[in-house]
Amino acid sequence: MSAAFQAIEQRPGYAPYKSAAGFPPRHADADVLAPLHRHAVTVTAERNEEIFAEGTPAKYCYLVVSGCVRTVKLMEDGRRQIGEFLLPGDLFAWEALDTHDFSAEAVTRVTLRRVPRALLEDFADRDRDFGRRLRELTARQLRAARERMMLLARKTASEKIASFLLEMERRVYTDGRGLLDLPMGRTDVADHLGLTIETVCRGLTELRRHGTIAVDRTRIAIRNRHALGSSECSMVH
Amino acid sequence: MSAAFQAIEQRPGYAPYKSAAGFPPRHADADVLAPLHRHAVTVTAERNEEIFAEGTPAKYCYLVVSGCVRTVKLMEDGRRQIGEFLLPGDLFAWEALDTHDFSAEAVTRVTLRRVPRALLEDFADRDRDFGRRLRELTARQLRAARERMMLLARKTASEKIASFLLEMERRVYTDGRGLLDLPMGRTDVADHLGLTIETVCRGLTELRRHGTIAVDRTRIAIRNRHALGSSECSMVH
DNA sequence: CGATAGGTTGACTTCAATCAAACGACGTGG
DNA sequence: CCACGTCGTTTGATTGAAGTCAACCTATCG
Repeated sequence: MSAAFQAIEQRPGYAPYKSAAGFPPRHADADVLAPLHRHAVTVTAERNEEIFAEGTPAKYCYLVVSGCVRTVKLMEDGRRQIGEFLLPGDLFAWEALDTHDFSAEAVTRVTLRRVPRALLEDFADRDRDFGRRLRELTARQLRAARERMMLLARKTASEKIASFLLEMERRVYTDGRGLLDLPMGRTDVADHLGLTIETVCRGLTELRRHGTIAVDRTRIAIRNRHALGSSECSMVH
Repeated sequence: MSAAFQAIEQRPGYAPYKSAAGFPPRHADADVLAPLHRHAVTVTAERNEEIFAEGTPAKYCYLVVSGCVRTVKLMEDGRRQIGEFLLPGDLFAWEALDTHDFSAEAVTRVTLRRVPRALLEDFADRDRDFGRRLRELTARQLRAARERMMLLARKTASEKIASFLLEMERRVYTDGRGLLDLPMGRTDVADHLGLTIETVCRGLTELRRHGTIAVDRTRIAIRNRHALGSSECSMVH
């Protein structure tokens, strides 16, 4: 089974969770921050290190340069919800309220560009084009949030997993032929999809048995995109 | 049981789902639109009438004047998800993308103020203060969306219902003493919380048996706010 | 090596969904 | 004014999908 994956690391372009072209990453969100680059500071965080905590004053916002970040909300009894995974090119924590309503943690070792939020506000005030891009970014975030609500509220475990794999295939750097390397562990996936780790495992196993995907630890090969996608898409145009 | 509710309609200030002071409603979102009032057109929709459909071009955005609106997303097999309920003072469909990613329907007969979205964009470009308020509105929307994801993914049926009642008590016009009149039916509540109608009923019944609330069709009296709120709040400050 | 952390599988339980029936409020027409 | 049908809600019986508990497996690393 793992034969399919053996060659991955040797390929010329292979650089997991890293921007193909170094910095800045070529991605939608990245250019939003472009005018602010001179004021950005590069920071790093180790695997599982907290970047900021829920409820603390929101001084900065961040652009992911390399690695993967998770946004986390907790309930007092320990129930955990991962709002989203942030990948190279993604901007986060730029929302204009005083405190963070979630914490951010490094899934892998990450490099970030950090910008004071106040500066973002200033730019949005002054630069018409910047403000417009920021609003568009917002709109996409809201749209994604609504899509996720549908997923969390109405999709079955298998459908959630299928949707997740397709999303990751779209967002993670891949060879373009359905071979992807997940930066996060099963527990994180579970907490992102509103499932338990066991259910995620079983879901992956079932997809593997049906020949829809191949699994080797963090690496997933999508064999039958149609089977994954059939439970996808909530639009009725 | 319904003795507690009998007097409601006779009270001087009672006007369900209507702004207390007529138009414009006094509410956070309302003043965002204030500069646009002269360009707004008043429109109405009957109970269950569609205001706009998912996937159609997004020409206008709306401010609720009276009544209640639901935002709906559908899957091909009929699974339904209500994103949010919009009440007097709430602004919706203002996101800056070309098509609607959800449909909007009147829960009750509604009155709306309709504004061309392009105008909103123009204003945001020109008026610094307006842009800022728009961004703040965004931030609150995103925050609410994240809170809802936690609810959908991690709360039990009873907790979902409790959270919902508290949210509605906060948002719907009430006498301030825990007496509220829900504009939407049980089916809508279920589709908002990712449950079935039966589970919503059972949840309400259980809360009633525990003396936490009193129920009479659409009217709910909150008897023990602490019992409702104990499963509330996801923050660990 | 042995220890550890993360992942997988199995047995069993539980919470919410499903299927089914009855109830109550409301509006219409006899 | 009352019988009747409809719609929304409530309750009960049963099923089923995902959670829980527990054991085992497999990399990785000191």
